[in-house]
Amino acid sequence: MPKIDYKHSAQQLQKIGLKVTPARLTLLSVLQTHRQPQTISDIKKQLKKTRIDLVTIYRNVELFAKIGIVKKALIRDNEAFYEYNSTHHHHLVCQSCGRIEDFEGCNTRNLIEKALKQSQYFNSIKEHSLELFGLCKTCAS
Amino acid sequence: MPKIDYKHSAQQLQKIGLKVTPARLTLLSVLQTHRQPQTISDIKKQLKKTRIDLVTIYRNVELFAKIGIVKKALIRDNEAFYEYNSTHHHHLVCQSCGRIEDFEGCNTRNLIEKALKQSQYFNSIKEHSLELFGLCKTCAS
DNA sequence: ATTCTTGCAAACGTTTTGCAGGCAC
DNA sequence: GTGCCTGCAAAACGTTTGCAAGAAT
Repeated sequence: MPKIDYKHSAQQLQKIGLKVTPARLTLLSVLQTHRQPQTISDIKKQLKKTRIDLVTIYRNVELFAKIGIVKKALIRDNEAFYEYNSTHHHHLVCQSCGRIEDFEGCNTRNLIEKALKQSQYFNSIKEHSLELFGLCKTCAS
Repeated sequence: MPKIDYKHSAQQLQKIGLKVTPARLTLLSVLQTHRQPQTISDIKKQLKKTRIDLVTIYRNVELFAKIGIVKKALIRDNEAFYEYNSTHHHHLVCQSCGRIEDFEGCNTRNLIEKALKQSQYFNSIKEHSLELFGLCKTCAS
């Protein structure tokens, strides 16, 4: 569990020109604590005790994503996953229970260069999504 | 434009034990013609002239995906993309206009091995999704 | 004749929008 | 005080389900 640094979050918001509100600080703390990709309803569950509305979560998390504080992960085709944007990494995802594990140190540079060399319509790539799907050990046995 | 071989599609369906219906043959022809990942509503547009219901498209395309005739692609977090399952490849996706280009010959074997070596919870991977996002030349200029 | 498939209507879950009141600055 | 944020209500959107009629085998 990483420590929550509200002061840092507040500064981060101020720097961007966003108002520092309780909802935003709470949201950032949730995203920082659970460093795994979470759906909006995952986040909502953790905010049961608060008065923070679902719509406020949607608006702010999407805002954070636009700014880059948060990253979207393409894990399912019917629900958005958001995670705090720390070091670049990808995920292993269990197709049965949904468990997500990070993996780092993946080098996609060569791959992307190769793709661009082949490409007719693109000459640069800004982001990429790489997700590995399988069964986790528990579900496999 | 690949030629549509209805006879082959019919045989494909029969082999699996699915009934050969006009809706299914038409759907397969749409998927085979446009070999790019398409949303359900993309497909629906191409079937405007027919009496094929949206629900029939959902049910059959999902069925095809389960069987493996069709593959899902994780291109957006709010809509499913389906494409005819031919050779293994990935996509370059324009973040502005949505244009999709295929790229082949990507070797992810090492990458996946590396991920599994690191992993605590997984010892095999069945599928993976790799999508590259950027601006196509038209949108970039 | 039997079973599977379809279309229609309705429900469902996620996400977006409009608006008035409230809070940060 | 001004402008941005929030909560509430309602709508929009993609997708799924139930059911009766129809088509494929």
